[in-house]
Amino acid sequence: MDFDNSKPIYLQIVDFFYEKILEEEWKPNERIPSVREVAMMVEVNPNTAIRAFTHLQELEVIYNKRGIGYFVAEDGLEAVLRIKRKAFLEQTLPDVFKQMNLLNISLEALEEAYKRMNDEKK
Amino acid sequence: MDFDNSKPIYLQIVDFFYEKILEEEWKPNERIPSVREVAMMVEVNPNTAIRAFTHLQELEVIYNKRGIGYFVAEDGLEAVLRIKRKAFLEQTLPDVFKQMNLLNISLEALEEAYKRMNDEKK
Amino acid sequence: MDFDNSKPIYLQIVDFFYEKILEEEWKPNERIPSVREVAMMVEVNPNTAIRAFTHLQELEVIYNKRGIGYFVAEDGLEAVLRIKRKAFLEQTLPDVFKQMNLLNISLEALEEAYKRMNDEKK
Amino acid sequence: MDFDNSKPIYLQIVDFFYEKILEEEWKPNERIPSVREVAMMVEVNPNTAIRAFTHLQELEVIYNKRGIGYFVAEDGLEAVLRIKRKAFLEQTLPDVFKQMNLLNISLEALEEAYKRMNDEKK
DNA sequence: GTGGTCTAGACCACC
DNA sequence: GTGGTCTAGACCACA
Repeated sequence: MDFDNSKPIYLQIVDFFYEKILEEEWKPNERIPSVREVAMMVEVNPNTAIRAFTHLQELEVIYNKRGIGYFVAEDGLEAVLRIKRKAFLEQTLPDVFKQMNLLNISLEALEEAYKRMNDEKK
Repeated sequence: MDFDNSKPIYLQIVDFFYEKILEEEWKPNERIPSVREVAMMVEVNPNTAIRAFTHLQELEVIYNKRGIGYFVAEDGLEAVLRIKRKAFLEQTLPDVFKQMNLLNISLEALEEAYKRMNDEKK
Repeated sequence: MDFDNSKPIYLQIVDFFYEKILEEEWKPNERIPSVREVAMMVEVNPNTAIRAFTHLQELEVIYNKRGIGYFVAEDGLEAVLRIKRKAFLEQTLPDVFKQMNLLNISLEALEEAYKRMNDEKK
Repeated sequence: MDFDNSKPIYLQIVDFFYEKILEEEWKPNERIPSVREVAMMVEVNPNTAIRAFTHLQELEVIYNKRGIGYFVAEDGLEAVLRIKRKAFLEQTLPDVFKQMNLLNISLEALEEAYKRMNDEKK
């Protein structure tokens, strides 16, 4: 995993977890890799990995069974959707629109970019 | 001015400058407020204001006349447009589109939000 | 049995045993359920159940007959009363009183809560 | 400061902060000692102190001004009262009452202990 | 000066 | 085996 300098590593691990859950690769009540496994997987110190786990536990996205490991919460998928949607609608979008106005970028140009990106993916 | 905890204050001041220039409130070769004035205006430590000025000078958006003050660069408006457009197209947009896919938000929903926001503004 | 995350599971099993003995459901010199039975009953790893048994044996609340099982000690009820009373008077109560002072909760409020709880039970 | 082995040190620091706020030694919007000062004061590693600060910030009891320090939240006192009262009423009290019933300790005995403690204090 | 992040490594409780 | 806590020390961004 390659990290971006713009954000703490532990938050990038959190994002990585979010993706796994949103893509339903990790399902509710399923055990997720252990702290040590994640630390090795993404090549960071276990302490850094723990921060990501703890953070997600506070947000009730995952929970812990003592001595066994971490699990996706029963309503973990919903929790993630709620958190990300909120952030997207209240922070990302207003900022994007504000910039579009300032930079004189039209809605049409944006649509075009969207379609082009989707085409490239194929 | 109220600051957002997610971003360094000096960068938020930089954004404030960008807006002034993009809205052509501050025109090329015009003098802009002094470091002290800005510091008082937005209620920050002068050191923090200086960082914003220095940052913009490095990007050649503003320049300095010793003993007189800071001025918007001859091609300051173009510089800002270039910088912001690049950031928007290469970083903001791809991220937005990725999130739309993950969160199952359609292009139509986005257009709607855009129009709603523009209506509210009026 | 549902466990509280704030306390080790084996100690919660110990508390469960204390209740059985205090309520005289398990009487002195009577055989108590086996490690395996307890483990199944409360759905934990047998190792965890063993810890509870060992802990109680060290406190001389229960004793073991090899090949037969565990039994409540002759003076098991007294032992439990002694242990719990001591803990209650020396640790629980002082802490409760300290909190009452800090939180401005009067003795009367506490009495009321006590009576309300007893009423609810009926 | 002397720590108790029954609880993580960082949570004992949290409790220490709670007391300061409840006793109104630290008032809303007032700056509290820096991470390093606290670390020295209670003789722990700064990292351990940071945990306490971070924990309290998540609970919105304190907030942070970048580069300046931590401050008691505007409604920090209320937040603490809410948190502690809730814990006391929902966890401590039921447990205390349950033990009183099991140990055959009467309400009168408790009142007596309360008065005795208050007398000793004088 | 402030706090924030990260690493390395140790020790422990628990399952 | 699991996670949780703590220390020591480094480096960095920010005000």
